[in-house]
Amino acid sequence: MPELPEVETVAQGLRRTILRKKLKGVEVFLPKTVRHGDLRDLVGRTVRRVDRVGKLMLLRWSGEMTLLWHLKMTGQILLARPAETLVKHTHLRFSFNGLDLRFVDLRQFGYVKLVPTAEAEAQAEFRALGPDALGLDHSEFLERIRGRRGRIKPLLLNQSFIAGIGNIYADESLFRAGIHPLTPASDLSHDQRRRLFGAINDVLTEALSLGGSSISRFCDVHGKLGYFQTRHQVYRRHQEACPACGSVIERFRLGGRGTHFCPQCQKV
DNA sequence: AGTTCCCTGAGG
DNA sequence: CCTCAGGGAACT
Repeated sequence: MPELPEVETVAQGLRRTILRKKLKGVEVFLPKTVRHGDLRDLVGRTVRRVDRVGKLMLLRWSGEMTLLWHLKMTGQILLARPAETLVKHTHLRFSFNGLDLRFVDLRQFGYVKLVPTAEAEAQAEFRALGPDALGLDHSEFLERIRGRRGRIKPLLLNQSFIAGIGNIYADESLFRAGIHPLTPASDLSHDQRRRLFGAINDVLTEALSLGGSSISRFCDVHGKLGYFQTRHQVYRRHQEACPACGSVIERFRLGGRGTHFCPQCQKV
């Protein structure tokens, strides 16, 4: 978290507000947040485009510079009036005319990298990404899952398989598809693969339309909360009744992640 | 394939 | 005090 719908929500907010604006100044309060490049090189440039691949955001600046931006767990990109006091955990401040863009990240896992646009796709975090989960082609999904040996949930979380799915949407998609998280990918029937593809698409699309899931303080660039957490059917609903069959939702750890499922609706 | 690490705050 | 939250890299 933020996962694909949340990052896209932020990207949409940025597209509506900072395109064509010229950067007047930058302040770095937590230097380790800048993993590569010198943000002062951006002063005087304008934001030309905001792209997103998986959970990675890309700000394209004039002069062919790209800012790779990963929010990781608790990163927030917030617009603010310049006079507003800096909230705790503000690590970066981009100053535009009459408008600030601020990076706030409680756990300090998020980061930016500034590189020439020509080198952006050669960066490790970009190279390691599979096709974006939103708008993924059905035949490409089937092709990519063919021959995979591991269990299905860790595979969904693997960004080089498909980019953008995190813990919430993995659990929600598997529930909707009626698939147990431990099922070996190679054991999935054709029908299960088809249902899983549909479930991923539906979950991500619905989540995006509701502004994402506001878990761990996620909000858009205006500080507005998303609503999809109210639609979660299994994620963090362990010991509650399954919305489909009434069984008790269970939770266990898988690959270090909390994993939620209905033992009745999702059999191995 | 599983574990550790980064990091802070919430909750017990 | 302790455990837990988890994206993703690094490690075993």
